Amino acid sequence: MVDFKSKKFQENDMINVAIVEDDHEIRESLAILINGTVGFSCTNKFTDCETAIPAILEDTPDVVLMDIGLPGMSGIEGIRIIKEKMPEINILMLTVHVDSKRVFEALCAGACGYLIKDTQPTKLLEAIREAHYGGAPMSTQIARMVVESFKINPHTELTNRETEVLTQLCKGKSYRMIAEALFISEETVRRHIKNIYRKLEVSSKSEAVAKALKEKMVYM
Amino acid sequence: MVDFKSKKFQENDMINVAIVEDDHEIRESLAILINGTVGFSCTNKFTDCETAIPAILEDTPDVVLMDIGLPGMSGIEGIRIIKEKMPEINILMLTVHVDSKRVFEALCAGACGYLIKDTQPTKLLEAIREAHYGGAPMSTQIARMVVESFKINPHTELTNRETEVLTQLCKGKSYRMIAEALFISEETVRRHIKNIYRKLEVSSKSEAVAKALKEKMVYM
DNA sequence: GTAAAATTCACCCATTTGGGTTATTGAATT
DNA sequence: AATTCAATAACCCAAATGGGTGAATTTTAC
Repeated sequence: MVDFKSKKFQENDMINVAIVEDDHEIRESLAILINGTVGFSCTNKFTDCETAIPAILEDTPDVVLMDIGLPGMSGIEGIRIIKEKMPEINILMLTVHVDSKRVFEALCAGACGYLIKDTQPTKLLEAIREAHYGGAPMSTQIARMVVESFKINPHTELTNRETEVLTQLCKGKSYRMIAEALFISEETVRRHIKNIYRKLEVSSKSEAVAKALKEKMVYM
Repeated sequence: MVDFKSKKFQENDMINVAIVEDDHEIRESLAILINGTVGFSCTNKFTDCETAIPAILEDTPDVVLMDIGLPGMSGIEGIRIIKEKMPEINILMLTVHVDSKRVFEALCAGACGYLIKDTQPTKLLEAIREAHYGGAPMSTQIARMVVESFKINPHTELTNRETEVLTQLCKGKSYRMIAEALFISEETVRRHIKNIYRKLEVSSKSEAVAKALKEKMVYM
């Protein structure tokens, strides 16, 4: 929602955009598009994070368009540094390939959205506006990847009771506490945990918890 | 005679939508909107999950619009059951209030998107189409919540070294393995872990791992 | 109705872990 | 120069955990 009373809106009805992109053609095209549209202004453009970061911290643009594959420091590392100093800035990743690992790294680092570079100009401008006003613009396929990442995949090999015990483990419970919670003896808990370890191929509670949470085998 | 069950018919001409919604007015409005739009067909509508689930498993619509606050079984439980039997079906949550807990529960259960009920008709139809073709339609604020949920919040109280040790713990490592990985003695690892426990207010490895991963204190 | 699988419980033993205490060194801060 | 903090290391002891083995009972599957 647009907050017409916001400081930024009152001061200047421009969305100030910085670009970090090493490809000359893409960088200039983006700048022309942004500067050529009413309500948008490209305050600065950079070819690498090393020069971009100090300038961005100085200029405080509203939105940063950041490439991932940059010479020197990666765009993801750049996000980390910028967001640590300026948590409120909105950084949009812009990339050619959809690499699942990188998408999630970027989001963990603090990117507020993720776009594919062939996004249409209108859509791109809309995404920048959305990022500025508190949204999280994503390409369709990225959105699905992100949503899919929440889905629980129960480890089919585990029995119901084993899944219950694993859920308790993931709450940090001890053998004794699990026994009390499930109304069974501590020895039975031990037995279940032994079977869980064999099936998950782990050999300690923390390893089991790490695997269960990372692979979304239980509800948190 | 037109074979309404033919694959070609379903894929090319119509998106078949089922509605599960207890509010009479909303349900009928949705049905009218969908049936009144070329390319969309509301195959069935229900007031609760109990009657909806067997029918949906039988009819196999392309997209299900599901309310959360239903009498009897909740929409979230409904998603779980439907997705367990038919993982490929696309279920869109439709709700009035944005309750962060419910949003993530729905996504974990397997919803492919999440819309606010006051979404404009055009946007709603667009969302249904997007859901059908592999997207993950979300209202702006939901998208931001989802993206925010990935962001790492380092526990500022922890020192750098403690964070490194915690990261190792979250990989399921033992004291000895951590000592080897960080080139320090096992005793020093013990010391760091004691301090981590005090700061995180936990008292075991699995509890620390659970807390660290749930609160996104380390990179996975 | 029988076989297989799931769930339950028990004992032994070595290792790991958790809590307490003490202490040195180097870096950062005042 | 004094002080605080981070990082390092060690020792003691009790409790928790992990691995091995065996077995009864209930549920589920064929």
